[in-house]
Amino acid sequence: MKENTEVTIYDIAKKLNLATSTISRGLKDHHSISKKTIQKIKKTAEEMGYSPNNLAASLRGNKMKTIGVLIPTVTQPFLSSLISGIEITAQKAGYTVVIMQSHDSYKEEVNLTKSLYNNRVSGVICSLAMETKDTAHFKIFTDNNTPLVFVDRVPKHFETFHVVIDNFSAGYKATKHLIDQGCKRIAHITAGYEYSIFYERKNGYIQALKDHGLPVLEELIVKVDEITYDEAEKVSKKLLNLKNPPDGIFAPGDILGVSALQFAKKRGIKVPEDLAIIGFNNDPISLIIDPSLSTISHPASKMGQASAEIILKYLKASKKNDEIEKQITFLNTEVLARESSNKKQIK
Amino acid sequence: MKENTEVTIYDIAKKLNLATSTISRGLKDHHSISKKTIQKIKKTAEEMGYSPNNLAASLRGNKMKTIGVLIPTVTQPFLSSLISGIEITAQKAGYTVVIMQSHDSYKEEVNLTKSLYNNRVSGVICSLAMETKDTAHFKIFTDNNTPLVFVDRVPKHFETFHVVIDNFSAGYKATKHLIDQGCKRIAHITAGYEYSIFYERKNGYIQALKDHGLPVLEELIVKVDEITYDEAEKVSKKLLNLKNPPDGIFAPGDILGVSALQFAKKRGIKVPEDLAIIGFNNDPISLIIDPSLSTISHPASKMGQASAEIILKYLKASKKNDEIEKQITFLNTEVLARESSNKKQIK
DNA sequence: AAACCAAACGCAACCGATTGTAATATTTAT
DNA sequence: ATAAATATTACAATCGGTTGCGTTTGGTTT
Repeated sequence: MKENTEVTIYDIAKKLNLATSTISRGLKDHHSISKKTIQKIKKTAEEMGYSPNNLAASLRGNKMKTIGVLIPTVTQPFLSSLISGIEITAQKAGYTVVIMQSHDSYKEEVNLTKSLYNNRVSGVICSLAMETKDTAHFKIFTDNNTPLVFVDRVPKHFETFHVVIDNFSAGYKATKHLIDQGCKRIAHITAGYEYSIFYERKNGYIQALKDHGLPVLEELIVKVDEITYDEAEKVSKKLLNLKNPPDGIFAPGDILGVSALQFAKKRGIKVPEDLAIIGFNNDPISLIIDPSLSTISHPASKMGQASAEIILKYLKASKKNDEIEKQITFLNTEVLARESSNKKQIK
Repeated sequence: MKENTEVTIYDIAKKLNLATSTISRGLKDHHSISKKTIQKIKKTAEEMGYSPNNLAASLRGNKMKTIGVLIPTVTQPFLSSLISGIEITAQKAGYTVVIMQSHDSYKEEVNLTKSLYNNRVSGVICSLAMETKDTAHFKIFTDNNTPLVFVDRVPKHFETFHVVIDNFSAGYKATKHLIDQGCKRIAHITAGYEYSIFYERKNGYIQALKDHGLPVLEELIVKVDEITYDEAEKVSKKLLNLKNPPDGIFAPGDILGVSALQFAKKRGIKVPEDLAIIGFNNDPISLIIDPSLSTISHPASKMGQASAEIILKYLKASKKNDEIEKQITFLNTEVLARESSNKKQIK
């Protein structure tokens, strides 16, 4: 089709008999260019159909105005909300967001960190893949002064920024909520490996039981290999087939909670009368299911915004050679009490 | 922290006493470099901790290996699945995906097209904002030989690639399904403006009624301003308050369908016995709600993959100066009959 | 009117890799 | 052994802006 249609600052410079440096500065209101000249430059730029080439501009600073986001998948409600929050914040600051999905694979994650680095993104926001235990592949960012924020699924030992909720206390709150409703035998579904967010939620659950004089029973703690409806149904069956079945379930994810709830309904077990259930995340499905699923709020969009803001702040400070201390940002969660755990009122 | 840690091909060249051009070619197995040299180059590159700078590499071709995705929001299940499909396909081909959200605003969409262009993305995939009627802002891509794919929400008149479902026939199928179940007074919820996907679905609905000897009644066609539960509840109320209420509803989106279903339940109207409902999209909520919502499948991930493949194919052909004809790709939909419309079996 | 100063603009190196073409080295053919 | 052919590698321009520093211009001060 058309060739060489591209208008560059050289073209503008030629037309106005000015140096390219003047054009470049004029275009961005540099103080050393007179207002008259600036106006003239902008006008002709407009007329000639000039559009800036971010690629070329970034080459000098060796960084694109881009934030890389590396997450397991975009299709989970929590993660798509996270992205949304990141994107909104980034967009306001003139940054672009690139998305990469690890599909919970360690190997893919390793490759994608390389891609992100090769693309010279300005900063990286990551929620770890399920499989990931070793996080050495992220050193490339911290070694090169690229701000790195871990969000939600964070590594245990990595000196960088973290944006999280307090999973221990959230697990504690969820469990306590069930206890408050009168549950005595509260089961828990867990997932992942040691030090994961699920691990902490489980610890919160255990602590809550202990604090309220309830025994911690191995048979009431079951583990899923994947967060899927099928897996959750399997373990729900296991739990409800117990000769002494639980009267409450704390599921650390709404998919797990919904699945348990559906299975209980199928079995004719009354929720919440015979079995109270609380999930986690406040996914859309938690409000759709009948009875509605009590859950723990998980401020996805806010976490995304907070993460992006940290990146932006870091980059700003970095320009002035300021240092910003690596820190953990905690966001709040709360119990969203709904029908699936509402024992008292019904009595 | 560390400064100038960056290893470039210059550093490798110096170390090996070779020219940068040799390094550049060696790194990508160019045939004119001997195997020995290639090995040597790769080895030292590895040792020196070299990592390619895509930014610099892209400057010459004036294009990043990046696909821009411009959509209303990432949080709708359909759209996050779309992204997922795009990302998977892009990743395999070594392309990166940048996401931008228009939030259904025409103005934002216009700005974001500029951003995408300024970033010199290789191709663009877009699902239009609700507000968008004029699509002149996309000409910048076609004018500059950047492949542009419109997906799902596409403009009526724009010579480029389209990836869609046949909304007319999907609307027809949905309506016919309700007719087949014995519905005589089928209502329809519509949205958006003329020529939108909703417009076509409505036309399919109308045609189905006509073909089966049913009257098209104005009072049974209601319109929402936004696709939200609240809006949908309002119009559902309107419909069910009719002195002669409908016995079926075709909602062109699962949020609308679920909302109608919930409202009917609240009113004590039996679904599907007294009111059959079918939605659209096959969102996760359609399976969670009780009774489960019949719906129309909408192959989001496949549409994403198809869109990305078109971009990749175009770019490949473009290198060889081949032309690819602009075309519309239709993907299939089908009726997913579930409980909310299962009148016959229950009788 | 000489000296001085700030404002406005130009020069040219630079960012890191790519690539057409020229130059040199190595093999093969005669 | 010498010319011809082929395999390797080097040179240098290029992509489009950015930026430190030097130069020019015009006005002020004494």
